[in-house]
Amino acid sequence: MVRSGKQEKLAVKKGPWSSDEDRKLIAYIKKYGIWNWNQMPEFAGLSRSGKSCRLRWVNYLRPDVKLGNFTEEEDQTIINMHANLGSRWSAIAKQLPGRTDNQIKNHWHTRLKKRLLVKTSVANPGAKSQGTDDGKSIQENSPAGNAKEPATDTSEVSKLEGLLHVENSINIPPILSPSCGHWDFRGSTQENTSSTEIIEDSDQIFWTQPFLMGNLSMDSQPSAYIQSQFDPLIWSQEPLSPSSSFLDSGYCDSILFNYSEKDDDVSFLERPEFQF
DNA sequence: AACTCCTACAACCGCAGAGTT
DNA sequence: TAACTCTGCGGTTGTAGGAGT
Repeated sequence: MVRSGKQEKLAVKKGPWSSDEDRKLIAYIKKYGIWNWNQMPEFAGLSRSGKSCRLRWVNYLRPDVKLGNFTEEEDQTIINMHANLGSRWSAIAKQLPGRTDNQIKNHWHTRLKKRLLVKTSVANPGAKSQGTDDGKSIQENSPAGNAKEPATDTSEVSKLEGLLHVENSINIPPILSPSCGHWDFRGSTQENTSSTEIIEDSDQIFWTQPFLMGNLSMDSQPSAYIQSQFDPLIWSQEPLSPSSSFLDSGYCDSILFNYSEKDDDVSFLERPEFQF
């Protein structure tokens, strides 16, 4: 594809996102949807790479992202699915509405793997707990252990994990659709939605992206279902070329205003007046 | 109080695959 | 079919903050 050679790279900012950057990204996406991650930062007034914007949105700002501690049930699901699928985090994330692959990956590496290893050593007292990347357990069992240079015998880890392959598992629904974390615009969060409901819903709505708006730029015809979720005015807007700054929009101003009120809390976006 | 160590998680990087021309 | 862009994925790194000494 021949794309506009608009890849001139301004100084791209890296590192943690500021609340101001978050506000800009949220406001822009709420207004125009997702149409092109690479060009979006420029229109949104962000000195970030498209990749960075996407990551920030997908892993943190997206309204259906569930922040906070993992439940025991979620932990079990991750453990079970990891035993079956390995480190296919995106596939695992599809079974955990509201959780992102990045969250799950981090959670696995920082907590679940350790928990598994502890359980294993309890169940198999003979098994040495070396060969983990768990600095703490290494130290506990080997005073000379160096947490900064954890053992990296992943095959040993895999063996141990295999031991735990779970027979009492909760049911793992089949992966029926790539509808990871679709955004329920009707206002209810996925926390209130069972896996079954999600799968059924996914079959109907077919989308694979949390933001349908982005598909507009691909000449896709919105389904009746999707259309019913949006204000026709929004649908009729041209998402590709925001001719004026989004900051001129009263709509976005109100988003920014409310966001300021709440500092980093974006939960206000769930309020009815901010639903499309 | 000051320092070091450790944990948890946000963010980055490189790569692969899909889509478009 | 080649060339190019965009997106998504998995591995890895950086760092803030808490715990321990």
